[in-house]
Amino acid sequence: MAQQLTIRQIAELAGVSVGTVDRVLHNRGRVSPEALAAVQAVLDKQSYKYNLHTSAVAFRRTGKSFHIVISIPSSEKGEYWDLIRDGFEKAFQEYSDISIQSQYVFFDQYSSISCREAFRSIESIPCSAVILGTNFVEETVELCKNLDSRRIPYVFVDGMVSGVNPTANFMVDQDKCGRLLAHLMDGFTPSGSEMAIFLPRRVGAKMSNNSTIRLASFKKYFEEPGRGRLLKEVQFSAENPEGIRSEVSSFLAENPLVRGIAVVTSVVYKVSDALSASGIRGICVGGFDVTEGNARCVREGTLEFLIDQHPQRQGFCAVESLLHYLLYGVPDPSLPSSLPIDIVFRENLA
Amino acid sequence: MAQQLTIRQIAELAGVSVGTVDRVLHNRGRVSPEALAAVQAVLDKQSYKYNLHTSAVAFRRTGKSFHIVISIPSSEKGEYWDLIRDGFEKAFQEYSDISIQSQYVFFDQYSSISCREAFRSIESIPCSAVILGTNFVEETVELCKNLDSRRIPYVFVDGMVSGVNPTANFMVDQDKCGRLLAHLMDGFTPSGSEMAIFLPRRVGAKMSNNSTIRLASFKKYFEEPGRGRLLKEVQFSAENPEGIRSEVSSFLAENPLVRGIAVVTSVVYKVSDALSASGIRGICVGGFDVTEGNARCVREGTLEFLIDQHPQRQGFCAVESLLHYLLYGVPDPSLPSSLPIDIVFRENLA
DNA sequence: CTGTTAGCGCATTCAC
DNA sequence: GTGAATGCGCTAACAG
Repeated sequence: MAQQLTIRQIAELAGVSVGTVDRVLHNRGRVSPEALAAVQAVLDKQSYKYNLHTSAVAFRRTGKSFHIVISIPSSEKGEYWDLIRDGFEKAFQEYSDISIQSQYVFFDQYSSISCREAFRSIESIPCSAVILGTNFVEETVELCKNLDSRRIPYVFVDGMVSGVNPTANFMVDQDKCGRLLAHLMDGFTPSGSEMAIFLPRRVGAKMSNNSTIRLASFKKYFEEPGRGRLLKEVQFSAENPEGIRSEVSSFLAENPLVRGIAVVTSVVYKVSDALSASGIRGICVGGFDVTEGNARCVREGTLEFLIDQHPQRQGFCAVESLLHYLLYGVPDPSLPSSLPIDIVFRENLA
Repeated sequence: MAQQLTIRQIAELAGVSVGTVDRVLHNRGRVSPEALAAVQAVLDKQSYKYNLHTSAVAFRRTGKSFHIVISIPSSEKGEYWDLIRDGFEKAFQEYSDISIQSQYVFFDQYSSISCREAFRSIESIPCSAVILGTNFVEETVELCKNLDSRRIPYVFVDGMVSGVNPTANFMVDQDKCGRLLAHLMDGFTPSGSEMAIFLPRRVGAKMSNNSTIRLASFKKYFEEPGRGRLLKEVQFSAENPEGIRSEVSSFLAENPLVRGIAVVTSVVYKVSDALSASGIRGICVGGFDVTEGNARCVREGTLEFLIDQHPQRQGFCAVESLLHYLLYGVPDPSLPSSLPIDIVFRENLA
């Protein structure tokens, strides 16, 4: 294992001072072509890895501080977006040597109007960087254009939006998520039975970006030759428990061959609760995200499995990547943008 | 979020110097009762968290270096123990400010004699700390007694052995692993069918500690009321492919109702390969660890799923915990000894 | 342009 | 027993 290069070692090898190396590494300019070539020659031989921890220590004395604006959906404690928030805070803790002022601008994840309002307000906030939840595509594009013009870097969590240039984005592959849901549901339900996919009905808003992708790849799985499984798409109102209960039980009464219900969002526990409240058993339910409600249902055995998207890690990596960018001008190449997908059953619930 | 306390801040709050705070934090003694009380009072109000990264930087100038002896089974590239090794090396890289000399002493994971030999040789190696793979209980106990008498700290990876006192151990819950295997196999095979559990036959050696636990909890799952599934336990010789092939195909010919084969070890790909070589389809195979061979079978679709034990993370945490102990005298309390269990299907294979 | 230097959190040494 | 001083990788200001 090659020992890590230090900035002083580079300086000695290149025959220059640490100050010069620092200027080269940070592209601060004011370096002669010869010095630059000498340093580059050393860096070509052995790559230098930035050390965010020691940089942070040194950075403290400058007194400079970063203002990071974070705009994500508001959510209850223990829910998906709150877990992403946990990740942010954990990173702020770990890099507390860097003075960071964080400002949250929440919006309603079911209302594009609320998101637009939030994003609009960000356009007039002077800040060092922005972290965005990519729930609404058009609104995100609009804000990013503004940020680009102000030369403010931004990273995405939970998704990606094309046509804009975040310095990084952290998410799980939604296509694979949908397919995995299908695979697991397919395995856990009897081969002759029918399958239902439940979609939360939204008033005056289209489905979220991620849900759309998941739904599409879920359906695609069952359209493949040899699957031979009847799929029923059902809308349900996620608002009040009684509404769900009657919708679920009447659906199952009308479709007695259905043995599995897949939900492409994290409100899946509401379906599980509706089933157990109605005394219905033997239906395999699967969905997304280890939220408090979902975890409870898995523990109770009314929810078979969850697909998890590492929300804390998404949040942590977003901050880490942003700090790397703010300090060095490039996002950390060693951070993976596509995070692994977790599967959670009763036995491996944390 | 409370800002991290620095050692200087503690000193100011307690009205002493940083040197005194350092002596208190590290239990180096030579501190007056009054000074100790003052520092303790500050620490009671707000807890101090050691910063391994900055400590490492400061530590570099002392010139001191640690000698860590690592004794684990030898393994091919990409196999389970090699992935644990990856974790070690990644940690050495991350904490490369600390001068560490690592020395590997490999043994054959199927031979207690080889393990005994390796562990015996460690008894005469002067070193700062030891990391052990706990494949063989008695041999581990014997070595640990020697290390205790020499006051050399040690941590375990992949398991725990009772009766000795490692400063830390990193593993996944084997009981839950076995149960999870049962749960997944149960779900993925038709309800009327029979289930087989395949055990690698070992000449002159009993099953490994972990396999024994997994097997027991696997069987326990199916003994629970209401399962109603016939379980067949089969020994197979993991040595040569042809042997397995004939064993597998003759077993399935004799037991046509079997639709699932569970393997409690990472040699599961050999069973998958035997099945596909024999042209047998429609049997659900599940097993352990994302090794190269296993990953290939999952990709090919001949192996349904794998249960993963985060080998890299086990290795990384082991080193991190050990360094924390060597520097501060206590293992890092924030490191989890029981790691989460991962489930890997085709769709979420890295 | 460049080298020098101060200082960040931290560990350690060494006069007092 | 204690605090001041030194130096680790690193940043940034500053003097030449």
